[in-house]
Amino acid sequence: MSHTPQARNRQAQKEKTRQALLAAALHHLEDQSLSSVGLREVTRTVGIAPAGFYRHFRDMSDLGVALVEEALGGLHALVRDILATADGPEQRITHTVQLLAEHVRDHAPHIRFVAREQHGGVRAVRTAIAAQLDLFAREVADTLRGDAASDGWSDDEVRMLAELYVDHMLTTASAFLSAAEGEGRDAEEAARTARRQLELINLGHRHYRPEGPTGGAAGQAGSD
Amino acid sequence: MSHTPQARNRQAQKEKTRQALLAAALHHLEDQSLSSVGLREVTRTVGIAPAGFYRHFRDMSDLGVALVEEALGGLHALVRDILATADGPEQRITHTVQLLAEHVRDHAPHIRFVAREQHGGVRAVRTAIAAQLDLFAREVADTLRGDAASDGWSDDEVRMLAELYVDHMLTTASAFLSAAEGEGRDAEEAARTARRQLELINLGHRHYRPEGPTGGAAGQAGSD
DNA sequence: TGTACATCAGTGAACGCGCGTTCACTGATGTAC
DNA sequence: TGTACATCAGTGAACGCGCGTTCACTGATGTAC
Repeated sequence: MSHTPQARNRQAQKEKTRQALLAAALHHLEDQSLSSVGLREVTRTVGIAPAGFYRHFRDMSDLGVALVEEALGGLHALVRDILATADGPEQRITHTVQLLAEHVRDHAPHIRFVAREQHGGVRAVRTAIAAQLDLFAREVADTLRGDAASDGWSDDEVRMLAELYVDHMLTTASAFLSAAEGEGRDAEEAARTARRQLELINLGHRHYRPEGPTGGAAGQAGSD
Repeated sequence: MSHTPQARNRQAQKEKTRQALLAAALHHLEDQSLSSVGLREVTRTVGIAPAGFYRHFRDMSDLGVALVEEALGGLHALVRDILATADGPEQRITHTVQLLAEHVRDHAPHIRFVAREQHGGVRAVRTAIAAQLDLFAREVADTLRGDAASDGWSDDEVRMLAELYVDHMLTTASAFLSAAEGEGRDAEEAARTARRQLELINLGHRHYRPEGPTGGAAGQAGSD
């Protein structure tokens, strides 16, 4: 292992090292939070000198932000998949929970990172996660707006429901993680709980009486 | 400031120092996570020598567990208060969100600590928080079981609804914290969103069709 | 009330250690001619 | 194709620093008689 492992194009080699740094950090993040994972710990795992780190990231917080992109950027596709499912509401819920369980199983370290750092000690990372979750909520809201059950709902109301779904998705992902770690209940129980909660929320969606687009104190009397 | 600040009973003085250590730790936890708050940092704030720490806690993780007790132990009273409210569902929701907002305002550092360490890097603390939240869910479930809308619900179903409420409480508390920090929306918007979500969940509660106490594949056809 | 002894919260010095950051460097890759 | 020069990812040594933990200690508080 001399200066450069193989003769190859510089940009590709640099990218490879960068990916290795991200992977090593993610590995250490499985049982520590970002603010206690050390730069030297990461470079040691990758097998480069500590100073080499600075060719790729300003500091660990910078790396953390990159990791958020990696963890949540690719999840937009999953969310769209879920939303695009047009079977009955029953199948849709089953499908959603199934996809989420698989995603958590296949990307546990990324999801754990997001769950941990969402309220973690590094502001830049918290902000990056909040921005991504806001995007998810927007996408969900855009879909919900087209739903028959949302007729007459104000933007705020659609938005609050979208957030309820996104928050529920996070809580469920977190339950799957605990299950995978042997803490808490097992994955099948977590899935059943999540499905029932989604069913209940869907019923809430169908029966909720919107206050009207002005969001004022007008509505609230109805014809149920 | 010689050996002992004032002549007083030994046990009381020790307890006072212990409280000071907890308070100092909580202070530093406002913008760091537990695993990066140092023992020396805490003793320096209190004004005792680092070695003195060990007269009170085995290590920072031990202190963290004590802090969980402090943060969530006293919240059981609040939860009971909320559940005991017997006005209409409308007032009950308003009251709940109001109490929660006040609690978060008055105990922001404790709540932030719990939100942060719920998925944080210190297992003992995560476990302690999970145990407390489980207790909350039990209490909520016990109350829900007596609710007319829960007739025919299995224990599992009551439990899943209780968890939905507890998780929602945490999410809402977290939104109030963000509001207090100037991140995210302001407290009034957060309260409005939380109220609407609770309203929607209550509607879901009223219209949810239980699968029956066996939790099997039997039920599911109904008389709506 | 007074004396002798036990307890133990807090001291302060010392330890070895790993940290993040800086710096001038090296040598393979890339480019211009 | 060959030569001269530029680029820049990664090196390795050095730095000052604050960390957690240990230890024998001190002296005020508490207790027994």
